[in-house]
Amino acid sequence: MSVNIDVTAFMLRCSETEASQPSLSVTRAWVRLMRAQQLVLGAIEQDLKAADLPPLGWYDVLLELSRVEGGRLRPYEIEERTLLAQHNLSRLLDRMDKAGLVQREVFSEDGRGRWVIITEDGRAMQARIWNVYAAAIQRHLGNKLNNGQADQLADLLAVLSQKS
Amino acid sequence: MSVNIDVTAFMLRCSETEASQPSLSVTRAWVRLMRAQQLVLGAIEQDLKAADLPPLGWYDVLLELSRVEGGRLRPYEIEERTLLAQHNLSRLLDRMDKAGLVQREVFSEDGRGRWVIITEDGRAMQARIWNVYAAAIQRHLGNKLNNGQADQLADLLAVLSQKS
DNA sequence: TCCTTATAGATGCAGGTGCATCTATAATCG
DNA sequence: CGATTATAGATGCACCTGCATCTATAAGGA
Repeated sequence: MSVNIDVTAFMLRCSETEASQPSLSVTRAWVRLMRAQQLVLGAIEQDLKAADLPPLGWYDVLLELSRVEGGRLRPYEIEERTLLAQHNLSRLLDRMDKAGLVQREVFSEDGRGRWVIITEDGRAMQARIWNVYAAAIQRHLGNKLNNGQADQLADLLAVLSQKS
Repeated sequence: MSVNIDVTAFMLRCSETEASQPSLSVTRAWVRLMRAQQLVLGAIEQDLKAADLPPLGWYDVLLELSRVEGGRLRPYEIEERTLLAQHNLSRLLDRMDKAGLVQREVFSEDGRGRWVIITEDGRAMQARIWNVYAAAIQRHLGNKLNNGQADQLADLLAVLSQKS
């Protein structure tokens, strides 16, 4: 998944057909997006692991649950908010349930549905993770970008995330 | 791994301690980095899969091998160039070997070492993948960013990849 | 030389992920 | 109402990844 940085010019020379060629600038942006995300995510996950905390996916779920009224959501609602795949979330919830961070309850208005409810332990874990996570974000991004650069980066990335 | 976009302000209110807090701008940049990378990578991998091509990790290895003199590298050289983990690369090479895209040979100058050599099939595959990959990069990034924006984005991401 | 330490690469195991499919319930439409 | 279709969520399987460890070879130091 990594992709080398100085590789883009070479990549562009490889193609047989000339159709749909991305520019050198675009290709370089793509390669660097992959590389930066991999490096920063890896560094942040290392910080979490060093503090004996679960991986980031757990945090996403805990955060979504902790910020809604009642601390409960349907699985498909978590899915929409986090972009986790359905089957994937289902098993993540198994693990979080087993760890005592959430519990599942039947959803009486629709026999197919479930509630996922954050526990007190889950709320405590969300806070513990955030303390480490926040410091990691500051270390691996905040120390390298000023606020103006961060805003600029966020704006450019937002363009990429738009449906086309 | 996803992380919600509109979540950053809430995240910032969660912390108990005030130490090492990232700014809202930095936190938002981080969340959008994760989201954009996930969406674009997912879209590109879908395009490859739709064309019955192997995942991007294979391409990285084929590209590194195809661009060096003699089409051969030591595993640890591929490792450095691609950021693939050692154990991970070892098994990726198993699969690529089995698929006939590379072959391994003993490295006579150091009994511990191996050569990894790209085959003709491997070179052909590299070219086939690039045709699809290039079109996917153009579709998912090039159609959304002009060259100036792409350069700006690449520069900001390069800052993040620097060792601190 | 022998002993210790470092390096290249492979592998067993546990856990994570995608894909397809399954079950159960609900909604729709004749 | 009954038959079809859609939706919520779970699960079996294959593959992939991280981690620790293992083997083999090389290098360095007493």
